[in-house]
Amino acid sequence: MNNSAPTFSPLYRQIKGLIMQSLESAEWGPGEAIPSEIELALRYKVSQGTVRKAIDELAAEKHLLRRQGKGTFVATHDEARAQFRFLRLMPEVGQQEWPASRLLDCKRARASGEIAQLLELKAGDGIVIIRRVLSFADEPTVFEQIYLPGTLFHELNAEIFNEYKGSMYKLFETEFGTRMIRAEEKIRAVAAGPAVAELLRVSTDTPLLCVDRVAFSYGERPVEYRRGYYRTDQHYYRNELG
Amino acid sequence: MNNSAPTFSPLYRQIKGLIMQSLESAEWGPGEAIPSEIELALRYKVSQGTVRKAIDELAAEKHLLRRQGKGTFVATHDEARAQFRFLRLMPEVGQQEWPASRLLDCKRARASGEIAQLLELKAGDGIVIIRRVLSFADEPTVFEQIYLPGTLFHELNAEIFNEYKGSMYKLFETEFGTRMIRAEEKIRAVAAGPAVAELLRVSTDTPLLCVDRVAFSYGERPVEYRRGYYRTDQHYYRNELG
DNA sequence: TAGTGGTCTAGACCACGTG
DNA sequence: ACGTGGTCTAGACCACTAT
Repeated sequence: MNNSAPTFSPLYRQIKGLIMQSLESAEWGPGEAIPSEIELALRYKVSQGTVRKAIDELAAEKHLLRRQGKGTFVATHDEARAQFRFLRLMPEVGQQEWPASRLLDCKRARASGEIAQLLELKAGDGIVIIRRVLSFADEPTVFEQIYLPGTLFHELNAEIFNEYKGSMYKLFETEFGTRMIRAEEKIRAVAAGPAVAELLRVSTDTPLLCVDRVAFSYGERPVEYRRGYYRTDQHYYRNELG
Repeated sequence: MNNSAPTFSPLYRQIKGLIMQSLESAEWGPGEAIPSEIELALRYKVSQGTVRKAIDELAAEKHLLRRQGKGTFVATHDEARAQFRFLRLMPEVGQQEWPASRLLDCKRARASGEIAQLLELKAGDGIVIIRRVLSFADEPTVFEQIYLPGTLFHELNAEIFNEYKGSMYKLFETEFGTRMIRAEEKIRAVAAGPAVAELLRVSTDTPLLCVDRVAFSYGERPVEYRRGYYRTDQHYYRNELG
């Protein structure tokens, strides 16, 4: 069953690829159960153990979620476990909580060279820019500027945004069919500057974290760039070095 | 083979625990090969598949390193892959490189309440404090203050430190029998202040990353606390959100 | 009771590294 | 040629969830 290609690809990886294809083509939607291991084994004409190993890897990569006795489900951005996967700010005291979001604006624009490169677009392509402030306990803590490819998010506007209950990535997944898989962040320390200082109610020379994020969907496609400024007087950015 | 405890523990996890014990007791030292899967299966009187699953998890947690055709080896801090596991500073331009370390001092002291709590010691217990500056291309970039429990690192001194070639965690692993498994970091933005500013050759109000790290050895024992100040004019802190 | 994922086994064979 | 880890299979049984 080796395809005799220059790089050997075991059977379970090929099965994994087939399942991934079904995920990308939304054959099973977020939150839905996929067929049982036995069904998949019959479909692909391999043993259950081979399907199992494929699913194991997909579950480890958080594409799927296994629940003993119930089935295997397509991962979602509204599971309790996924809630803080992309928000690493922790309060100095007390429990982690979800911030309140205040939308500043949501407008269409054209990609600059820099943005185009990050999102793998052409300079001048249509994009959507969102600006917002996140607050914890009425204290403005994060200012974010978010850049999205226009082709995917053309219909996004302030109303949709304000009416939606839940996290932004849940909105993207539910309403725009774009699921964020992973992200890379670059973190720097900067002085607030006048504009950000006013939004976060701090002095202009207050040190802030500047967090640049590129988020990727299926197939390593970059589908979001955002720059966030984080106050770290009452919070810190938590990280785990494995 | 179920121990009928309130929580069910599968056989392969028990085997995993036994292998972990052998790692902690240094039955096989860092870099050495552990017995083959077949040997371990005979020793523990289980099938090779069960040993395999135990080793799979230990390899995923980076305790072990599998090499097809050669064997399974105890992980080390001098593998190429481990080099930058605990150093997340990336240059804005060019390749990632290992910094030059300049030791400021290495002295014995007594733990304050705060340090004692972080290292799970009693206030007043003996500790070792290291202060150093890391430079990239002759540019001082990081100032670090490192706190270690005296019981483990009593013999550490400036000479050992200066003579040693290789990373600090490699030194700890090789000379002091303490292997760092994982770490938690808290990142904040702060102004440099006069002391740090002088060491890093920046102005006193320069925003810096302040990185607090607690590193853990086997059994979730905290064995290092360090506070680092990072310049981010030529570098950034990279992070991956999985 | 039935269906799902989870564990364990035994055996065959493949890919890789070293003699 | 041999020993290592890596893959694949088939079957039995266990644990969890729902009906």
